[in-house]
Order: sequence, then structure tokens, then C-alpha cells
Amino acid sequence: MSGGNVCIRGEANPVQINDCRQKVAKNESAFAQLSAVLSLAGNEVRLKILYLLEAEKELCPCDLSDILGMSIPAISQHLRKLKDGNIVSSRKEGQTIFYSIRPAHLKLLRSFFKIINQLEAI
Amino acid sequence: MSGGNVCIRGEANPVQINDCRQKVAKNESAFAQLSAVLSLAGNEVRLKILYLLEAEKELCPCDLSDILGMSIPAISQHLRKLKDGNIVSSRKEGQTIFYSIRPAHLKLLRSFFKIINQLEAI
DNA sequence: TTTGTATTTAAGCAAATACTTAAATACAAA
DNA sequence: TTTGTATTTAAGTATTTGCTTAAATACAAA
Repeated sequence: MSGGNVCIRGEANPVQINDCRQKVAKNESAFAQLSAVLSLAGNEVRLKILYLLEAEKELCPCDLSDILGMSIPAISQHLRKLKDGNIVSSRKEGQTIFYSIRPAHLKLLRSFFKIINQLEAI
Repeated sequence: MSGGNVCIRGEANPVQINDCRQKVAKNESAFAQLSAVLSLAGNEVRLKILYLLEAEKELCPCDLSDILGMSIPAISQHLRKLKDGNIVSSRKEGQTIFYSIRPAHLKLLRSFFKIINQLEAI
């Protein structure tokens, strides 16, 4: 399916359409990368986890389970997705595993947390 | 399920846990609102649609279908989700319906587009 | 009115999500 | 070694998602 639904209407601008196609093509990889991060942060539980990790520097699955009132496996599976997406990293101390946000993602995530704190104020 | 998984380990700090619980409770509505927007933008097709709407001010489903090489109903259903989420609005001109980004969301979305344009540069 | 265009809606379906419970790891402590 | 703690993994399941095709709207033009 491609180019089969072109509108007949006069206003449709072939130059504009082509320009748009190129914009999309040029940023294909950027769209994939960013949408992956946004969809991870777009889950309410994971957004809370990230917010808490930023506030507390690091937390373990057990603490998160306790704070959010969710089962340990549920939390662990969310953390796995965040780790697979390279948004968080982990370190081991004894039998406890501490998760924290990867510095590379802090800037984007902080813009989200700022919005959360602003919404709270309303 | 609540408070049933408290870790036994010594480092677990009851004060910190309680502090976190309050932070989450205080922002409950903000988490719901923001995660809704992020999950809408977290779909690759919708992220492209939003990017194009910002660049072109407004576009119709037919144009978007043509640009993105997707069926009209598929595009229409994405636009409906964005409209239900109050991220875009529409105006009618003849038989064409033009969609555009609601000003209230432009600031957040522009921070995404900025990242896309930066990723492109790499 | 009849015909055609732009769009939405509905129904169906395969794949992805987000949980559950139970079992498996890894390792510290007794 | 045995026991217990923190965590992950696996399997099962209900729900959601994102497309498809076909039908329904809405309305402009002939």
C-alpha cells in the first residue's frame, strides 16, 4: 500500500506531500528510537517507577513493590522492560539489586517529571 | 495487595518508603494524565503524524495516508485516538477535515520533535 | 436526483500488554 | 549443608492495540 489513496481535491499539494515524505524518511530511525522510549514511559506504573528512581537515586524491586502496592513479579517485569530499553541500569549489593536511571535519559525524563510537578500544583 | 512484600533487609528505610508513597499519592492524577499523552505519542505512526502536523500546521487524513503509506481507515483511527486524548483538534473545509495540534500540547510535543531533529543530526 | 469524494465507523483478527501464580536462580546466613 | 531472602523467569490469561475489509455518513458536484 503506497500512493494509492491520493486525494483528488485541488488543494492537495504534491510538493508539500513529497516534502513530508522526505522529512519522515530522513528521521525514520529517530522516530523509532523516541517512540520506544515514550511508549515505555507511557505506562502509568513505569512512569511512577521512573519518577521514584529519579527522586531516590536508586531503589530495589522489593521497595518499589511495597511503595506501589504491586506484586514483585509485576514490578520485576516492568523493570526488565526499562532495562531492555536501556532506560535504567542495575547494580547488585548482597542479594539486593538496585535500579537507577541511565544518565543519558535523565534530561528527557526530567522534562516529564517537571510536568508532573506542575500538574500537581494545579 | 498492599504492604505484603516488605523486604526484611536492614537497609529498607520505612521513612523513605512512606515518603515515596506520599509522592505517588499526591501526583496520582498527574501520572494518569501524562502517561496517557506519552502512550499516545509512544506509537511510531502517531508520533510521525504529530511531527507532520507541527511542521505543516494542519493536514487531512487523506494526505497523511499518502505521506505515510498507510490506509485511510488506519490513519483515521489514529487521529481519533489523538482527538479523544485532546491532543489534536479538527476543522472542516468542504469535504476535507484538517487536523492540527492543540496549542496546550505544543510545548511538550516540541520537546519531542527537538529530540527527533537532534537524533537525525547524529 | 444521482454520482462521486472524503471520512468515519464497524466487525474481525493477530499480536502485544500487563497482570497472575508457580517454579527456578542466586546467594547469604544459620 | 540446610534454610531463607531477593529476584527473575515461565506459563497462562484477560484485555488492549493496530491493522484489515466492508459498510455507513456527509456532503459537493453533475
